[in-house]
Amino acid sequence: MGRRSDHTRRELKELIVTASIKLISEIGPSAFGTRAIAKEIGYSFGTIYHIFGDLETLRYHVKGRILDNWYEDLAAGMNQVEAKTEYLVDAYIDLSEQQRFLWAFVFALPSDPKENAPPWYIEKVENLFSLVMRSFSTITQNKKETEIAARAIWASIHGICVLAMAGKLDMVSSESPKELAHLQLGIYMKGLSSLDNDLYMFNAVAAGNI
Amino acid sequence: MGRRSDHTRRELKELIVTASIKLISEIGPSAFGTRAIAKEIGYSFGTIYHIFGDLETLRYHVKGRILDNWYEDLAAGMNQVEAKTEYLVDAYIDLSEQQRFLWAFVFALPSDPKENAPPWYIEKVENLFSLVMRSFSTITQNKKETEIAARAIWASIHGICVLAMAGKLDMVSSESPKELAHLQLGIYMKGLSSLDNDLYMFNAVAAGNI
DNA sequence: ATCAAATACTATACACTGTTCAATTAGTTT
DNA sequence: AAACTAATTGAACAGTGTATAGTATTTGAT
Repeated sequence: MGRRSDHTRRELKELIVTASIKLISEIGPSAFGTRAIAKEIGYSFGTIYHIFGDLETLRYHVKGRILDNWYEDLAAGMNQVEAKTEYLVDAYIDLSEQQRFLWAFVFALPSDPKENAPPWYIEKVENLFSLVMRSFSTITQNKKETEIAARAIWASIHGICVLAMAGKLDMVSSESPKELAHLQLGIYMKGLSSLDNDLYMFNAVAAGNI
Repeated sequence: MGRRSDHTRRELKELIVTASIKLISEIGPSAFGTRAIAKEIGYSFGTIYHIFGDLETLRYHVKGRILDNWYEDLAAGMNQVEAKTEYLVDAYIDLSEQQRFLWAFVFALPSDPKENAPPWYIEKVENLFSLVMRSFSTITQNKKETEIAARAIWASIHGICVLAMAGKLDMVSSESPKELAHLQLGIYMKGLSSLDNDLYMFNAVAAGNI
């Protein structure tokens, strides 16, 4: 079959990304493959290569779209609430549980840890991360402190999600990931507020003299 | 060729696991495949199936062996030092950097997040985790507190490693993963020590009333 | 010692994957 | 209308994990 032109390039891009997300969220990350996606949109797999070049490129576009969706949801929800950091922590953990497959897809370590993500994708990650920073800006004093605190707390929440997903966080009693995250956040906040506000103390801690 | 019997079953198991670790650490997680391993040990890939059944089973055995090695190293190093928690944090991050490929292999999310690990493997993870708990037992007061604090701090350090490996933790300035982890630990400790030692406060925090 | 049975090991084959590319066909331009 | 450009396909290829039939060797029983 030759050119069909029932879809523009842009529409086709959209079709492919949307179909990918559908397949992943319904079946799992393993459903992300050229044949399956092509079948879903009614084209041959050759079309995917014509538009995205290879599967790895498409993978980043799909991950980028998922991050965009999350950003919108989180940003919108954050504005309707007082305790922003607590909301973000809750919402992030909810994402990892309710959109289990998509979450696993986005945060799967690359099979070859050498390769690095394209800049425009890293930017999307930073955007999502900036939400955490914004929620912190009311708490901590200077910008550097905010930045570091936000990264630290994000890493710790993310770590809870990763371990929970890998089934390596089974609590002895009733502690769910969310409870653990709240506890973590609480302790961290307490520690943060008891720190002096100047950088002197901060640098001392960062240097390992704790 | 029929039976060779130049190796016992046990020796063959050892050969296969050792060869797998060698391939992964030298080439990368993607080198973990039936053909490559078989070639490395001078047998056909059928032999791997004869002994381990399928690749997924072998994968868990390899991951288990890696965890065993780490446990030995960390446990030995921990006994020769005063600040045990700080040592563990440092050593854990060192592992994720110096044994990059093995670390990525062990903590790669399963492509199908439904499947769960065999009990004997989960036990090995718990063993490693128990080191963190032991290092905490001198700091916190009661057992429940120790358990929860240990899981929280482990998750946060693990999160830093994951994000660092995925290249999603690029600091603005000079903060390396290790510096960030130290900072995180310091703040957390401060928060922990300023908490009352009874469970009342703890439960209040865990319930979200922070 | 001989034959039978059980085991170890290999090799072929199959279904699947991502990728390449020549061929075909439809739309666009001249 | 003819020439050209671009989109779409699907056969072909190299790779994967896995099943299994077949062969060679050791083991066990008589």
